[in-house]
Amino acid sequence: MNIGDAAKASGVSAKMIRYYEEIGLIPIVGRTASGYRFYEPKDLQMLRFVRRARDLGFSVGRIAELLALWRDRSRASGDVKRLALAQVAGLRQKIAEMEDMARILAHLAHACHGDDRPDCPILTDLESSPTHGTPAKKSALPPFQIL
Amino acid sequence: MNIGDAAKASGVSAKMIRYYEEIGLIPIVGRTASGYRFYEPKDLQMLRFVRRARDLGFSVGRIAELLALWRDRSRASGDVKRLALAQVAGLRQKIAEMEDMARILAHLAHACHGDDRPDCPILTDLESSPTHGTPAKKSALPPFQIL
DNA sequence: CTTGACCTTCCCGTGATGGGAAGCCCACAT
DNA sequence: ATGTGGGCTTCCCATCACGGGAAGGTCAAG
Repeated sequence: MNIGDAAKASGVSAKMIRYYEEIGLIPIVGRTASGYRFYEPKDLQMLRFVRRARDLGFSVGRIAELLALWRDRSRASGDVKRLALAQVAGLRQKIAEMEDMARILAHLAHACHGDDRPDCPILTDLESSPTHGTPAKKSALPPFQIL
Repeated sequence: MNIGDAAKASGVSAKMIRYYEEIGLIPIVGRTASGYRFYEPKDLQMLRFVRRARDLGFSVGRIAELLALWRDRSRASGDVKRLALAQVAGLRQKIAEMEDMARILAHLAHACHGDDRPDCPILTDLESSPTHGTPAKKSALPPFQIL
């Protein structure tokens, strides 16, 4: 199976598969005589694992940890659970920050008549408000995957 | 007022102020004889505007639009409101995606006993699930500011 | 044998910063 | 006057997870 087919079958683009191989997230696969990468069914399963983990918002670094646990048949499920819960916590933190933004903005927009007149509480807020409640500082947690 | 003081007073780092000037988000300020940037109170107000807009998650491009409206005394408040509501919609979309991720992960983690045994439904899911419901594709909306 | 679809590597760009180096400049203390 | 320590300047590099595209080799079908 060539990289294109592996990409289609796994949902990971060929570009990404090469990138993951380059950064060491996935092992180096075999090559044909002409230099084409060749994928086995087990490689496909791993690619799907990676794809799925990315869909759940894990960073590449975290996926590396997950893959290590996956391969380790003597892993402790507690380690996996810890990673998952940390990811949930990170997601919830980002969600909370964005909800704050959305709430404030929706409130301001609600107060704006939104017609041809120039008066606008949104601009007034941006202009004067030094910072509403929280300084919207970069979240304490390390930056992690968004999409 | 030098750039360092402007940074402290506005909450925008000196690095960022230079960057914003370079990309044209903010106008080029005056310089002293020795080449130091010099900030007036009105520049400070604009920097605070930018800072506040970023705190609400607006991308630099959107902030440029907001600034243009801010400076235009004959603006229509409807234009401002549209930008704000679009931002709210973008935020809510991202929030929904992340809530999906968090929900799925929390569910999987809940089903994992999290002890020293290797069995783990989280890994089982990542391994087998081709893609739960939505393919978690990159959101239709253009990528925009997260933090 | 040609054509078109694949594959390869390599380099550049994204967005919004932070880090750091090399080199001026300024104010204040000695 | 001279040092010293901080602040300013520009410039380049790194981040993170990719996508685009160029230049060139390969493969399979017609």
